[in-house]
Amino acid sequence: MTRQAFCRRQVLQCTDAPPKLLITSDYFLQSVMPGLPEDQIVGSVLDAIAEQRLPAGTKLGEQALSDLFGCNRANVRRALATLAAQHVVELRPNRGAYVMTPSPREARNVFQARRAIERTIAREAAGRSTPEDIAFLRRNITEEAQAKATGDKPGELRASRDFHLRLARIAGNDVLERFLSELTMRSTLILGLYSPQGSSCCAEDEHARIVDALERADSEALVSLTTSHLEHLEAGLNFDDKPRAKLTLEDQLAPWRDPSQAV
Amino acid sequence: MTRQAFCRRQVLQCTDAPPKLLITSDYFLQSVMPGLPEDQIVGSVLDAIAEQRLPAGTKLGEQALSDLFGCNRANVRRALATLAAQHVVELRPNRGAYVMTPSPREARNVFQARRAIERTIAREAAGRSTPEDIAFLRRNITEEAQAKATGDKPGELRASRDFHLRLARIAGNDVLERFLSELTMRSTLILGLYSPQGSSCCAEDEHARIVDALERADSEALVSLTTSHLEHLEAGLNFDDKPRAKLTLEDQLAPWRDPSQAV
DNA sequence: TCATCATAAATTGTTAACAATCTGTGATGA
DNA sequence: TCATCACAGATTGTTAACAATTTATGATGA
Repeated sequence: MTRQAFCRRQVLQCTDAPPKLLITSDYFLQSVMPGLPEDQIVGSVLDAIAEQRLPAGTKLGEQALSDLFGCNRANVRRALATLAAQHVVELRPNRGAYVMTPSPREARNVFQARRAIERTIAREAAGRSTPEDIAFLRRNITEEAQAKATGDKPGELRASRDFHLRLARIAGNDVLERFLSELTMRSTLILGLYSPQGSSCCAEDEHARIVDALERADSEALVSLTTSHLEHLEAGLNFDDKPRAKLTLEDQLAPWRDPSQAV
Repeated sequence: MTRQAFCRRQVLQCTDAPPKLLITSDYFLQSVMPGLPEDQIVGSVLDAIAEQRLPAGTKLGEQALSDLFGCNRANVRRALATLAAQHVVELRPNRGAYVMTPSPREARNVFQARRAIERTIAREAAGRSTPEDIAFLRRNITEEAQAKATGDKPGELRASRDFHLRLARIAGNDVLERFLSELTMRSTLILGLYSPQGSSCCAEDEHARIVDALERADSEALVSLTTSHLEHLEAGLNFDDKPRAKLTLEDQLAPWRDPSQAV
């Protein structure tokens, strides 16, 4: 079978699956909550990426999104512009929007930025945590462990992300919190591309020790634990193999993953 | 004529013209360069903010922008969404887009984030600078001094911003560079609101000493000089008086600066 | 079989008209 | 004088149709 014909078959397989995009448009929230439609789209896409339901390279068609969320294309376009500004989505003129595919270099930069930001967050968070914060974080750790035990990868990723973002919240700096939010999103894409198949995203005992240090308000320990935690995360990446997507197949064959895109 | 010089000339030509918004729509670049219209808008607005031609609170009307740049409102809306994603513009539903007015709390967070990021940039930049980089930075310092001497505030701000962004470029991390780009923009808004009238944005000898340390590849000195430089900058802010705009008048009277907006 | 090319379908980009909302102005009445 | 209200103008939000471009498909010929 020719490569061309093979691609066609794959396209058919992909398109005939009822939910083309693994994004949940929650009609309950949509009708009840006051949020603007474009915020709904942005939030849903970010959630989907954060839980690796949307792998890198996925096309985000305007029609598909406007159908999913029951709004017009103008809103979709604004949402995509917002996502592109966060470097989570790539806008190719006349071709559409695609979930960003981070290069190895970009991956290193993202993790370096995370170290810079989370170090400061750790220093600031020490001594500012309330008992509620500690309780939240400990509960989060058990949640992550449970998700990992049951093979619930999205749940595991969500828990891990929530852990880091909660620390940012404790530190009390909106700016750093937003930067970290973007970086964790991009980290998820990176992990999806470059981390060995079954590897978990965070070693749980590291999170536990971070909470211990936080509870003791041990600023120095908190900083060094956070730093090494991120270094371990980055060390687990493997850039030698070609970037792959979740299921090892469907990606190599996808028509949009052309070589010219490589950065 | 260099592209930069051309842009500057355009600025002068445009500012004495009727257009209410001090944004230059460079028709030369617009017609020749391949950039999308929305990128033109985003770039021009960012430039205008970076040089304090657009003070905090200025309304960015859709009609005005689409007239200025000769494009349709759809492009303007996308551009505004991009600017809003960078927290440089505030989108108020049904009311329009306004240049962000940072609160004192936001100001502190921005500078804390800058310290976190620029420290890492300093550490990475040490030992990576080329002779061209050093030459650029020394030239930049004299440019800034000259702008300060001639009372060219926009030129001074641009030079100072270019200095910090060049360091980020030297450090070689796109992610940190983009974050810093956003933060310097917001810093300019903050300085416009909270810094005493005549104060200059950066002490020039501090920049000079930073370049010296960079040339010596003295990582430790570079980090500490950068940190203290930012601390001096932040220490020069005055949050006691009410936030004011550049010309002390035109702002107090402006209809859009209502008290309910204060955060 | 393979590459090239033309054509049809699908997708993105643009435009203009219309609806909804906000803002400013002036009249009214206490 | 002051507050309230209605109305006209201006601005933002939405929609649908159309144009431009890309992508998929099939035919043609070496």
